[in-house]
Amino acid sequence: SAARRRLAANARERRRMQGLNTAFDRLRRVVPQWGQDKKLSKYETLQMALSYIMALTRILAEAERFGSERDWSSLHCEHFGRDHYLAFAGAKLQGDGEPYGPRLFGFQPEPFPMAS
DNA sequence: TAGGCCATCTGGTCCT
DNA sequence: AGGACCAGATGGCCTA
Repeated sequence: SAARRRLAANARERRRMQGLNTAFDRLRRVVPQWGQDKKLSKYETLQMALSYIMALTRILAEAERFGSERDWSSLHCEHFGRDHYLAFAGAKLQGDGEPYGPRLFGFQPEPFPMAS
């Protein structure tokens, strides 16, 4: 019947969205979360993934420029220091033993326009 | 209580 | 035809 097909379609859609959400969870686990007590929203997860990828891409580009260099830590200290990157808007800057913190992979919730 | 985030239902569109 | 994908509507839950 029609009602039966509707229910089946609802169940498929539910499963589809659940698959999407497990994908979001897997993404949350590999995206930086420093100083975030609660889990990132879907939108925040995507934005953080974007800035994370950008930052890593940037690091790769730097590494390529210094391709023949041997001492990685000197590169790290020289070029990825805290003040070379945008300040992290919302995060509390606790404990500063962390060289790669929010300042490096900063996601800024505000400046991104939702629509264009 | 308003706003943010979310899950679900639903009908439309496109693909197989 | 039937499934996948999508966006709009709706209601629940939580927090400032």
